Amino acid sequence: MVGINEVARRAGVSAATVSRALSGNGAVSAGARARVESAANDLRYVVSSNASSLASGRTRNVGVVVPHLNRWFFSSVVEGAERALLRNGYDLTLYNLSGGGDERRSVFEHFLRRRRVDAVIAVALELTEVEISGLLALNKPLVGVGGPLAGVPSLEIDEVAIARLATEHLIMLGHTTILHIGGSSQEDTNFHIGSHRRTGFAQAMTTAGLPVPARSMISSNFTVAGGYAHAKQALGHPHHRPTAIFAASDEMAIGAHLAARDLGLTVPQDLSIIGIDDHELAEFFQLTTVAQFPKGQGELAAEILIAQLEPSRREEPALRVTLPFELIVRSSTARPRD
Amino acid sequence: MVGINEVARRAGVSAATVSRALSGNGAVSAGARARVESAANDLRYVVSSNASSLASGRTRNVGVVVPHLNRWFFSSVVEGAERALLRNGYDLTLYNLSGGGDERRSVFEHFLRRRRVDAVIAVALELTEVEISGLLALNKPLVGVGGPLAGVPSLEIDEVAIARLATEHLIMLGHTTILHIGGSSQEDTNFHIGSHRRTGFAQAMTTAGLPVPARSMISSNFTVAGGYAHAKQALGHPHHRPTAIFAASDEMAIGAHLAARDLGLTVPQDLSIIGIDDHELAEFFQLTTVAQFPKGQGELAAEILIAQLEPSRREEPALRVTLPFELIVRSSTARPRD
DNA sequence: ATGAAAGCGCTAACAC
DNA sequence: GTGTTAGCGCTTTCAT
Repeated sequence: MVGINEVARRAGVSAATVSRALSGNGAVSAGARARVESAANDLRYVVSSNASSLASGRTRNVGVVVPHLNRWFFSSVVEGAERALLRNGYDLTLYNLSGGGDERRSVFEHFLRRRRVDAVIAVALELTEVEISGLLALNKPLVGVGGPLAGVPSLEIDEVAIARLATEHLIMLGHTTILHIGGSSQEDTNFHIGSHRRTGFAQAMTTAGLPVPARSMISSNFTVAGGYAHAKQALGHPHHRPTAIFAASDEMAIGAHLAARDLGLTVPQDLSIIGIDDHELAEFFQLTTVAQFPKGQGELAAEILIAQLEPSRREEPALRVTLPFELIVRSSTARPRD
Repeated sequence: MVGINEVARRAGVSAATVSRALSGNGAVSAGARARVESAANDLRYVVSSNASSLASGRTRNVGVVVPHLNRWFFSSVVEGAERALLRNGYDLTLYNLSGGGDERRSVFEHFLRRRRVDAVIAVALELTEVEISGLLALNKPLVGVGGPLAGVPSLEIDEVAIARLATEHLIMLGHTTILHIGGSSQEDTNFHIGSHRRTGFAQAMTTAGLPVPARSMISSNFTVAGGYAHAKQALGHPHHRPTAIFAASDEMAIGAHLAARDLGLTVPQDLSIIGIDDHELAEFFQLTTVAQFPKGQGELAAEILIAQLEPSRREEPALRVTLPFELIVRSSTARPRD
């Protein structure tokens, strides 16, 4: 297990110079630097992160906390964060809360407090005051993805605007009877995404002078099965059949798509469908959707933290960053029949 | 930032005793233990992982290397590993190689060598001799998931048997013209899963005395779109239309299902379909499949490593562990029409 | 059962 | 620009 002293000996310099040469902190002559680098290379020396962390107070490791891992959105955010971190020499330590129980408590009270990470990215998690202040007290920068965290830099998407945009697309095409399949209010813990999108839908409808009866907004659970069940229910009803469905996620939109087919309806001739996400399956189903870019969100979160952590940068991050979204028109939407 | 000395002072003992009481290593009187515990609790003291790692040589952190993250199989393995690790007080540091380029090299030569992890789980990665020996030289236990790694404990599934089982299910129902949509040989880097499954298919057919013409085995890419395209191609051909399709993954099976529908064929009346995985969407599509249990695979891998790392256990792991799989019969398979 | 003391492998003043 | 020195916060002998 080759250490810094062996490198120093081989390069004919002191350990301090090796440290300076390899870390880039402090001035080193070109000659010394070259000798250190080749010595380190020969010996396949890699700095011990523990020793370095202990001495410097920096771990070069970022904790990422997610509520789920095997959902497209979350794994994409993690993937983006991982890419950006790796590129900058940082490790990513993952905390997945999907197990429930006191996992969450132990993560925030134990795991994140043992100084293994320099900073924390919280994805779609509404942190409590205690959780936030606990982290900040340890001097750990924190950034939230997917909603505002009190007093913490957060990447947010304008959920209301996203839903308005989707709805306006349908209205522009001429639809007047539109069904919104959204998230449930019970599951609405995480930043009220469900209700925000419902609000956006209602806003767009009202602005266009269209009625928004209660039956035009139903609650589901963001899954294909949920979208299928609710769409079938609504499309099978003998009255008020919608000519378009706006689902709050692509997975629900796909479910609705399948339900329509099973009823013998053709998309988009008999029914237009729009979703949100630009899920990996959206293209296959030729789904019109409003893309959000989770991989980019993860990357951005990581970069904001890195900018804060690097001594050369030390940038104070903006408290709210607004994330981009974009309407992607494919073949699941069209003018209504008549 | 409360340290061990403050806890020691408050409990009226030495730092050494605090360390012993909290770690469980070494004898401590019941009284001292109680006082230490309450002091630590009051002060919300959590051991600094870096200092502890540096002094003890153990990090309580495991590296997990995956080739992708946003695919159902891999995120499930990671989720399982994470759960088992967290439960045992370990952190999980994630390395996702999906970026390509020299990511892989830097992970193996730099990131995994900086003593941040005690052990490594490699998921569906065929490691090179150099990568393996590099890790083992650092005294880092290694376990492979998803295929054999030379000289390393590995969790393997009998891919040939899995494919045979799926095929036999179709044969048992009376199918004789079966199409196998498998993985491509080009993408076959990772343990030849594609070819193993093709072999199992051919074995079962031959054993049953059925012909295996070249056209009955086609190569795709494990995606819904791939399954759709190939199934449509085969089902649309005027001759040799299969009465059943065995897809090497549920995602391809779902693609095949959609292709059949689009052609006006009814599943399972006109076409039986079986997949492999028990993907989260399998139930929705009522897909008959052979389940493998990726979450369990991740948990098992983590537990094998932990058994090796805990000084109280120090178990020498078996070199090959065979993973379970199970036929799950739903409604996408039935006897052929006549 | 407990404390004192010596490191673990590095970094960061501080001197020169 | 470089070396010397003093820690970083723990764990682990070694005494007692």
